[in-house]
Amino acid sequence: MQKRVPVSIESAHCSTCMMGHVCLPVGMPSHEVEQLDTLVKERIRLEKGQHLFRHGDSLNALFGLRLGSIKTQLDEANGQHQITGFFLPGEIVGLDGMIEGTHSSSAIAMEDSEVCVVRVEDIDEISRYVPSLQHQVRKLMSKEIARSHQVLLALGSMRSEQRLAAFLLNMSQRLSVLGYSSTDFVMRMGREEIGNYLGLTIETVSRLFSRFSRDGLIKVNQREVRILDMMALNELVGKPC
Amino acid sequence: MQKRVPVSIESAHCSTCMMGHVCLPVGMPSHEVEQLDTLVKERIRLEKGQHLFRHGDSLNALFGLRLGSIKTQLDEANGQHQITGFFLPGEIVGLDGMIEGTHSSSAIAMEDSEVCVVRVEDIDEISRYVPSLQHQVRKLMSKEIARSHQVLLALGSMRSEQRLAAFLLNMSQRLSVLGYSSTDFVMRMGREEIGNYLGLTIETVSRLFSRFSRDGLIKVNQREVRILDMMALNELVGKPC
DNA sequence: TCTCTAAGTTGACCTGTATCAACTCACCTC
DNA sequence: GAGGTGAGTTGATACAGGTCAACTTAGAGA
Repeated sequence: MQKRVPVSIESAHCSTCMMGHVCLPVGMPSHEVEQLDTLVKERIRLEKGQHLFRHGDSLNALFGLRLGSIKTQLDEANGQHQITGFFLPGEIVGLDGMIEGTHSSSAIAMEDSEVCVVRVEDIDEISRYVPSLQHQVRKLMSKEIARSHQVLLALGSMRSEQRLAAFLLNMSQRLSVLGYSSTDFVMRMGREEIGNYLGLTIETVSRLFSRFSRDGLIKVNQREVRILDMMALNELVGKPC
Repeated sequence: MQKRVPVSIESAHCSTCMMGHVCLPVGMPSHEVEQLDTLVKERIRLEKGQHLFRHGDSLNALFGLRLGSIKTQLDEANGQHQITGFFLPGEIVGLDGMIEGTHSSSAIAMEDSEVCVVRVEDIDEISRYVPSLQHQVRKLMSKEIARSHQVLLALGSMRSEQRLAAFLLNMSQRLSVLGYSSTDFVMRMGREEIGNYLGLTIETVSRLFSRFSRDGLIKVNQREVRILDMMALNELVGKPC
C-alpha cells in the first residue's frame, strides 16, 4: 500500500526543500517560492514496483518527485504496455491527468520513492495571490509536451543506435542538472524497460550496449554506465541517416 | 506573408463562432463562453505551405484553428524533420510554446487556413474573472500530452499496418466530431507526410493503402478515403502482435 | 491537346531489427 | 556452498520494412 504522509513542520516547504531549485518552483523568485509553503500538504511514499496512480484513476493532482525514480506507461488491453517516460527527482509526474479527471497513463516506482502531492485545487487557490504559479504549471506542461515530441522524433526517425545514444545523453544531461556526474551513473531501469521505451527489443538494447562498450563509447557493468566518449555519442545522434 | 487580421465586430467572438463547441471553449457553460469575447483580438490567415510559427519563435500565444489544417514538426539540424501532429479545425496549435518563450516546433499550413490568436497575457487577464479558463487551458495541454503519448504508443509498439489503421481511425473519429462523415473523407496530407508522422517510408505507406484496399478494408482514390470495414481496422489495432 | 512535373504505385532486392534459443552471470535462499 | 531465479548476453536465422529504381497517374500550364 501507498503510505500517505501528512506533511508536518520541517522539510515540508518548497522554499526549504533541497529540490526547490529544480522541482515545481524552478526559476521562480525566492519570495514567491516562500508563498508556496502551503501547496504541499501531503507526501506519498512508494516501495519499488508500487503504483502512484493507474490508468483511469481520477486524482486531480500533480506529483513532484522528491526521491527515487518513477516510470509512466500506457497500458493496453492485451496486457502490453508502452513506457512513455522515466522521471527523476525534481521532475513532475501526472501532467497528463490534469483536470481531465482521469489519468491516461499509469505511474510506477522503479525504486523506493517519495512524491509531494500538489492538489489542483490548491494550485488554483494559491495562484490567486501568486499569479505566476499558473505560468509555472503551464511551463511545466509545455515542457512535457516538448519532451514527448523529442521521444517521437527518436522513435519516428532514428535508428536503434541513435535512439540509445540519445537516451544515454538525455539521462546524462538530466542527472548532471541534479548535481550528479554526467559521465558516471547507475540506470534505475532494466534493459527491457529501456527497450520498451525506445521501441526496441531487449536483445537489441543488450547488443547495442555491448557494441558501444566494444567501440569505446561507454563502459558498462550491469546498470552502471560510464560515458567515455560523449562527443561520439553526440555525433551519432546529430548525424543524418 | 502571413496576413494578420484585426478582429472586428461579427464572427469574432467565441460565443458566436461556429467552432465554439469544439475549440478552446469546449465544455464550458455558455455564460462563461460569453465572457471570452475579448480573448481573440486578431486572426491570422495562412496560405498553403506558410509557417504559423517556426522553431525558436517566441510567440506566447495559442492558436485556435478556425479553418483549414496545420501540421507541426520538429526540425533537425540536418534538414530532416519529424511531424508531431496534424491539426483540424477547432483544435489548438502551439501548446508546446507556452510561456517557455520559444516554440520547440514549427507549424505549417497544409492548405489555406485561418487561426484565432489567443495571447497568453489575455488568458491571464480574462481568467481573473473567468477562473475556469485556466482549467480549460490545462485541460487542453493535458489532452495534448495524452495525444502525443498515443503516438508514442503507435511508434513504439505497433507494426506498420497497425500504425496506419490507428491513424485512419483517429482521423475518422476527429472528423466525425467536426460533423463530417466518419467513413468518407479527404486527407489533407500526402503519403510522405503520413509516412513521416508514422515513422514509415512513403513506399510502405503506399503499399499499405493498396493492401487495405485490396483486402476490402478501405477504398482509396488519391487522398480520398472511404472506410469500408471499421471493425476490421479496430481489430487490427487492438490485437496483440 | 500535348507536354511537364510532382505525387503515388509497384517490383526486386537488401538490411536492420525481431525472434528463437542457448548460455552466463549476479544475487538470493537455505 | 549448492541450487534456484531473474536479468542480461550472444549467436543463428527470419522477416518487416527500407532502399533503389522503374513506371503510372493526376493536374497545371502552354
